[in-house]
Amino acid sequence: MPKRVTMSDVAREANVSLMTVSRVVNNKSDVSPATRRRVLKIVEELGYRPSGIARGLATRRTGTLGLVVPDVANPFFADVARGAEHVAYANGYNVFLCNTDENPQREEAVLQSLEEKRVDGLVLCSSRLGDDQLRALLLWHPAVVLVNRRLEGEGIGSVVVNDEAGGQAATQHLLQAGHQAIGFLAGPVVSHSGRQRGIGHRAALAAAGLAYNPDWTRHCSPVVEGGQEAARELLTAHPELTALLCYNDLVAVGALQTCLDLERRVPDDVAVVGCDDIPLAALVTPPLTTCRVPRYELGVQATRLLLNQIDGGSGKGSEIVLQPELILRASAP
Amino acid sequence: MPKRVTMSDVAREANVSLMTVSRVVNNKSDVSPATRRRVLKIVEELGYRPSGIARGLATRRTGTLGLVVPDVANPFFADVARGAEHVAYANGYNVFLCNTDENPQREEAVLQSLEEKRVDGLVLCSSRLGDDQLRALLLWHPAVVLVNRRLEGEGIGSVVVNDEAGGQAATQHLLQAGHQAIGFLAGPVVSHSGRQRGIGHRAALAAAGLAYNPDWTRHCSPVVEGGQEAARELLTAHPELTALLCYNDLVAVGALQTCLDLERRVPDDVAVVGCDDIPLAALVTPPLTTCRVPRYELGVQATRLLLNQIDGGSGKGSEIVLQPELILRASAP
DNA sequence: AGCGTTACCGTTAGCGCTAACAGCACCACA
DNA sequence: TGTGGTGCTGTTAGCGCTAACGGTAACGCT
Repeated sequence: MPKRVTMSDVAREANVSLMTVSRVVNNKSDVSPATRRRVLKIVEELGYRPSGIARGLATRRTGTLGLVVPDVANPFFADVARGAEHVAYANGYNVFLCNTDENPQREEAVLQSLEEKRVDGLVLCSSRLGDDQLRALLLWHPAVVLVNRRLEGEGIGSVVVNDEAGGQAATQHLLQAGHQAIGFLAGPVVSHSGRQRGIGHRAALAAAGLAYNPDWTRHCSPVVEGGQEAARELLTAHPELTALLCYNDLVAVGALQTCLDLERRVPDDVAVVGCDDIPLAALVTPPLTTCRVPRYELGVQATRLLLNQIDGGSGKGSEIVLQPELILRASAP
Repeated sequence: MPKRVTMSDVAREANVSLMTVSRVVNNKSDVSPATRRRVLKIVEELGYRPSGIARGLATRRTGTLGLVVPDVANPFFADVARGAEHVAYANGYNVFLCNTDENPQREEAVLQSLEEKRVDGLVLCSSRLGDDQLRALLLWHPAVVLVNRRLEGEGIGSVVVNDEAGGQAATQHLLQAGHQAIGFLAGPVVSHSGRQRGIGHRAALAAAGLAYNPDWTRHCSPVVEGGQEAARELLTAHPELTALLCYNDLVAVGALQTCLDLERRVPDDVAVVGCDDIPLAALVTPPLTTCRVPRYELGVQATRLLLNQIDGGSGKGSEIVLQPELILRASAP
């Protein structure tokens, strides 16, 4: 491989100073059109590419954002990522997309390594870390936006979905359909949105004058297998259940599979409601009734807020709340 | 936000030289245990984090890999990404995951920006670029591994799936089940794997003594909607078709939807075969017969090969071929 | 005593780029 | 004739870190 072309190579070849090349490359003023053309020609000829590393060291800005998600293979986060990337890219930023595999240790490591990379800002989705630990890890990040999570602190914004309303609406729908015994597959214990949905769920029960039965709640991993297991446990331990409210659509699909195994028809024997409305939700049989959350929009808004923070600093502690929407399909008509 | 702690802050506080701090931070030898402890203590107290930027400038290595995929929201690439990230992370590398949205311009931009970021290596999945253009863009990258694509060149490895065998096996299976009129939803025109599958498809037909009918092939976008449209066109234009071979599972799911709309039962009226065996494939109704490709493994192998290239340079032009496996389910028993 | 060896630590010179300032020519205006 | 712009270009001094080499002290060996 040939040796890298540097700025001074270009400068020498074009008979100008380093600074002039820098100005041309960065599209700044104070360069005569003729010189600019000449320099650009040499840049082209030599195949010069500026070093983001050196530039970053000099400017203290890297043009890079970090995006941390628990799992890219989860369609929910994949869409958030697409939204975030779209906005970042449109504003000249690159994105470090990092998986934490739902693992707090890994999340900590990722946050540190992102700091070493000196990202200009950070979008952190569904953090599984405790408040204090999180605050400590975020301390040195110049700008942070949390998704599906709140945290008091300097320069920390957040974009959340009103999951409480979602859980409530879904439960209400089931109640109106006559269900009295509703199981809740609650997702990871540490999930903020899971807790919120639980609150909404119980609020709806209370509003209907029904007591909340903790035995009907099972936590589970937020994937298909998690839903499958938890649904099996719940439905065999409590055959009286006629409906399942699920943490997300993946869990709901798992529940669907279990119902098939246990030969309990959906929705006739057991109604199932998911959450998120990932593409999969409409494709399974029966299609899932679910609480749609604007995933792509979540990524877009979070990144906008972040960029805003980075080069303005106005929206310091702002919080954006997006509303979910109940989508009725065959799994719980 | 407090001012950043630098190495010389630590050095001053610990009464040692910059170099000693550097040695401690990088776990190098030639430092007495006592000094090391003292420095580490100060590092902890001050909350010092080394600057990857400055380090990168000095060492010419960034500890960063680029991973370019057409679409993260496609479960296929999401799994490749997980595999790649796993290996990278285990070896102390971070990953820039970049989407191209199936858009060649965007791919070009991404490749350039990755070069400016001075990534140590690059895994490029399913590139939609022409050979010459691609070669030009990769010229300055120190190490590159292509996934689902081949290209002659210095220091360019590749990991591919034997898609020809996959297409052939799938077609054979349909032929054995008695199908004579098989439609082919071929995916994007520029897709390398799509072409290979087509070759396998035609080889199987030829082996069975059947002529290949080009009218029975439709290109389409590699997503559910693409499959839906193309299947509708194909099945209405050619009602004689009794089977559909699909570019990937998303397209196959689209085909399933269309069959539902057109009231053609699967598999009785039309058999459908997908490709990839993404999680979704087993969850739709009927579950998809499909050609499983080891997606996670693809990411793992590609990244291993890349790391190998980076710090060794042995496996320059190596090529790894992974075999697909036909999975029989209800959509084409 | 004179030599080499080992263990530890420091100094220097960059890596490739930009911020900030310092020119210098040339024109306009009073 | 001076005085103050304006338009363009160059110089200097870092950004925070490490590679490469240069020391120094202490010890052992002949």
